[in-house]
Amino acid sequence: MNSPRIDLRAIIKQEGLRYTTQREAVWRELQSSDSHRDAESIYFTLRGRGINISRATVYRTIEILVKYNLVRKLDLGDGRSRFECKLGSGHHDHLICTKCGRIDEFINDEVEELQKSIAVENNYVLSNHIHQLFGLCEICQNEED
Amino acid sequence: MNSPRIDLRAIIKQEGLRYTTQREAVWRELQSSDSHRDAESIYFTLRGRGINISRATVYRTIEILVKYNLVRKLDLGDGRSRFECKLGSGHHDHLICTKCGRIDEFINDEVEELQKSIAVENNYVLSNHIHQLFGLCEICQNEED
DNA sequence: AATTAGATGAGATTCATTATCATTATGGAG
DNA sequence: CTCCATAATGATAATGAATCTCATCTAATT
Repeated sequence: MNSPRIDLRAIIKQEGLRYTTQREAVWRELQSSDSHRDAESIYFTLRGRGINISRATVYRTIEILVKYNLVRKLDLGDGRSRFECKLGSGHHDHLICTKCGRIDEFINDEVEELQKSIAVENNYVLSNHIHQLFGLCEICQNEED
Repeated sequence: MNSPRIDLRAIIKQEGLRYTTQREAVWRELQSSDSHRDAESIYFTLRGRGINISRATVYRTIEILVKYNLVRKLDLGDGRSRFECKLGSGHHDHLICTKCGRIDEFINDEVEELQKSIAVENNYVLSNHIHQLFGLCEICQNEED
């Protein structure tokens, strides 16, 4: 439940990079909020908060966070990448409502095991996977149109 | 194994659409070849074959084929959509080699059942899913770099 | 063959993301 | 604390896939 404390500054510096207010801000923004954020939303939120940052830096920072495994990049198939902080939640996949865009998370160990079997059967060495279920969430099922 | 014959002309006309050489060409191209084609590749192949067609028409035709369930659209997460003819193969998901781009197909009924359970548990009514396993194929595992 | 509405082609447009490059600022050295 | 090399940033141009626009063309019915 409680996230392990991550000292971004330490990681950043250990890698010979510089700890900037922009990097700190993006990381903080991704840690707060309900996750599943796109770059534009992070950009506008930070700007609206008076932080001086550019779109380019948002993308560049996210790239670093993904590289150091602090953030997961999601492709929901709508052209915009989403990002979620990996702290506080183990591996999971997603249920996506095709109507309202709601995103729920699920974990299923059996599926994870089957994926491994499938990889073995096909002589693949897996590095990662995408597993997303699309449909209508409970709320949207009960609405008319 | 043997694909059911699909008379695109009949489907097209039944829908009040017009059967054009461009639509026929795109459909033929998707039926031949190893599938998993992107729009640009279809465009260039047809052009190289002397068929007069534009990118816009390639996209428009594929959209129709997807709509009438003749073609499946794949999102491999690299920004380019791929398309595969649905004839001759039932539902399947994909194994993708992150090194050489090879795409293999797999079917796993247990996973399909688990997906249904996950949907029920989360009160979703599923419409479709994306399930892709990324890793190194057998050939790429045995190469040095 | 005439007709008309659907289809096409060329190019403009959009949108997310990446690249460019001059300017700024981090953080170690002195 | 100041200097300084150079990493990082910001503004904007560029890219690439996909879509839109609209004048022109053509399928297919009359």
